[in-house]
Amino acid sequence: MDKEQLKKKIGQRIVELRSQKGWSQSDLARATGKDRQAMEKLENGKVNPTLYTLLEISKALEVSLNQLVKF
Amino acid sequence: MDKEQLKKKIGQRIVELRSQKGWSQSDLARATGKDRQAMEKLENGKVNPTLYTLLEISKALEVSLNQLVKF
DNA sequence: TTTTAATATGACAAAAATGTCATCTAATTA
DNA sequence: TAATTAGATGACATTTTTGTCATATTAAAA
Repeated sequence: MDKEQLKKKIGQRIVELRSQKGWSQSDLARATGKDRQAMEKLENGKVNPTLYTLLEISKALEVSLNQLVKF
Repeated sequence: MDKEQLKKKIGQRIVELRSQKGWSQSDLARATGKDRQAMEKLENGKVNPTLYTLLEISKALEVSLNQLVKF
């Protein structure tokens, strides 16, 4: 798996978990203390997130870190 | 868990998995195509690695990504 | 003791993430 | 229709990671 594929994968996973909660990008942004655009970049595979960003997202989505990267 | 704690945790986890294989930092560096100093920074919690860096490390250590962040 | 291997540290440039702007489209709702 | 909500995009400054130097410390081996 190359970097671009990985970025897409984690983005899709975040969309999947957010959608399961019935949340909008704004809802997730609020829950993480970040802004909508930051969420959009993550979800659309525009960035290669750091571990800490992933931890923050996992907390907001109420899943464990290793569940978030389970793909 | 704050960012500093997380950096320490992932570093300890990498040391743990590398040690289980009986590898030196140089061995891991070679397996990842990076250099010794980069491994040292990771292991000693000096950096907040990106997801792609974690994937490369997990490959070198022959564990899955979600096993690497299982802590 | 001397040499070598392993680990650690500080400095640096280049690349990339983060966070925040404005703005745009599309879909939904009043 | 008009207003609102959701999502997407490009630009930008700031911060940080990444990758690579040189070098220092410690431990092990010859």
